Amino acid sequence: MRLTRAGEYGIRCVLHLARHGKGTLVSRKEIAVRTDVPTHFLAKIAQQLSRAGIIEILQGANGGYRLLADPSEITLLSVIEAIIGEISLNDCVGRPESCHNSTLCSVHRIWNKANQQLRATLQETDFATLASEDACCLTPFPEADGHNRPIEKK
Amino acid sequence: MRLTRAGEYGIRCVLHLARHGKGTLVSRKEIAVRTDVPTHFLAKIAQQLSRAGIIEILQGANGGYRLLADPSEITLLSVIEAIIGEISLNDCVGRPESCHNSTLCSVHRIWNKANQQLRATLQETDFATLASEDACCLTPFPEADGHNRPIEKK
DNA sequence: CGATATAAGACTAAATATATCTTATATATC
DNA sequence: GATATATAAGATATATTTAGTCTTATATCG
Repeated sequence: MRLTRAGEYGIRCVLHLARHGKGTLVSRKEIAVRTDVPTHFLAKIAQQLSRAGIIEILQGANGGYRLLADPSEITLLSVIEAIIGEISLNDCVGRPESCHNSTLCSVHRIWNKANQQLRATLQETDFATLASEDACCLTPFPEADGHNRPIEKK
Repeated sequence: MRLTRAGEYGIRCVLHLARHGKGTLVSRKEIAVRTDVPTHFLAKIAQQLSRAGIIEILQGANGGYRLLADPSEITLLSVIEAIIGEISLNDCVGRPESCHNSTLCSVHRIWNKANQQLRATLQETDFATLASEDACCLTPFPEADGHNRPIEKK
């Protein structure tokens, strides 16, 4: 009952892009290094984010990824569900046909409620807010030591 | 990000016991058949429920399981966490040391909030309430066909 | 004591998650 | 157009977790 690593990595990726803002191209390699995600794994995750319309992928020399929307428009929920599919805390939430009678089921109702709450909380959160604060899963904001500084926008 | 089968089975087990009320002894076999849980798997789950103080296990001939508390005192959260451990929706929630600085992390804060909400919702729900209504994961309440009837209290 | 029922843990199988590797394709630059 | 660089896409491999089964031991009733 825990977010997968792929989901976690997806958040980190978008968070890093969000710091650069909408439209700024960042290479896969830079993102991978900064967010501590294996390069090839990041590629797969990026493909999912791309299919979901969250980022755009540019191939070729000087290629990379960039956000298609303003960070304030991108919710935590959309990023997570782009990676792991729609959240369902219990099997019967996602596949009501797995029960004989889920509409009447007292347990099912609780799971539905909890699921809705969770999705609502994740939807309330946007990446502009997240990016404006520090995050433990990324290298810190630009600072004294220099080589930790994000690449400048062009 | 989904409840495991063991967790689901634990709920079914307690739900079935709750229908019989606190203290009523029900054989493992009956529970297994009624809740559609493999007998030996149920045994393992019962041990966890027992360690958590939710049920009592009686060995020997005419053995079985019984609730130690009134169903109204047993929450959905306690049963689930007896089986799968404390819920943590993201790794950093359960193991803050997995991040360099989780107290300052914006993402971490959201997961904490979501986690608390989820646990609160599950804690609000007790098994008296759940048992008073139909549940899709169990054979129905006693009814016309006869052989689906719960065993009488002794 | 014998029959019955669960305990406890070893063991197996299946599913899922995680990571990597390889070949193909796209783009910038010369 | 040729070359270098970067990502795409999917196959493959590994590890972890989940799910289920089996065996031997133990407890209780009658």
